Amino acid sequence: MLTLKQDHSELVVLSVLAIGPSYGYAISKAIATQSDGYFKLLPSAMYPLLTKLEKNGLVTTSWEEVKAAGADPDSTGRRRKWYTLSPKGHKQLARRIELHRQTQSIIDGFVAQAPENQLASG
Amino acid sequence: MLTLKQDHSELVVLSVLAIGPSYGYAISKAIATQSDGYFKLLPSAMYPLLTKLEKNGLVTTSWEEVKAAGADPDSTGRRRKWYTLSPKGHKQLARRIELHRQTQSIIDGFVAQAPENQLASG
DNA sequence: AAGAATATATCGAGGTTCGATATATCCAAA
DNA sequence: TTTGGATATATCGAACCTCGATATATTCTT
Repeated sequence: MLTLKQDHSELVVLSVLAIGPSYGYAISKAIATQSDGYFKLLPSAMYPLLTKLEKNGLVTTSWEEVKAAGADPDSTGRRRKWYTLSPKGHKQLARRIELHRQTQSIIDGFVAQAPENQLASG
Repeated sequence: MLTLKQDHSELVVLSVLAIGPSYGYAISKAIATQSDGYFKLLPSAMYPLLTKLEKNGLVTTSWEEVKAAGADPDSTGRRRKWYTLSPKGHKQLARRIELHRQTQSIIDGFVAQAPENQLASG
């Protein structure tokens, strides 16, 4: 179970939101599920990140009151904060994907020359 | 000019040291040169990192006194701290390369499904 | 003689992540 | 019906990381 660091967190969260709007808990579950439990994004890292995305205008948010079928009509119900990728967010994601590719390619160059690299010829 | 974050810094520095012993300034130059100026590892990030590698037993160190040809025989000369990858460091590098590959593969999975992904079919 | 390059290192400020904790609702099983 | 697990958002202090600036000193080039 690997913890995602900021750069990767942002890339992955933006990628998840690119499919469609979602909310914190669902994003966190999506990351755990789609990575077969390999990645986790803890609430203590996720919420500050989502807040930052909102502050930077990469996502817009709205609250949903999820009331159960037989719930007390006066109860507040469960609150869900939806995050929607903004046009700025879409552009940012495209930029980050490109950056990610370049970064990968160069890091792979360093790794490739290491004798520890199982895929290296020497 | 991208700044390397801790995980990547460690992977890249270990990869550089896997070729052979080196010292701080040379490592920093190697990273800048081999990445065509794309990556930088600032002294303020590099020296704490190298110290940590030493503390964790991944590298061993030794000082070299580099005296110039016509230098004052009593001068201390320029000091160079050499870093050599230890057996533990070699194992750690192999583990990190494997981890890096897995991480890449999963992140690519998330990125691949984003409509922003230029390489995606949709 | 001046300045660029070589070389190592620390400092405080600011940012990030962790584990723990807090709060509250909903659902399923005993 | 009550207990517990899952759903759901959020903050706190401690620990850690990185930045830009700064410090110090040597060596090479012009």
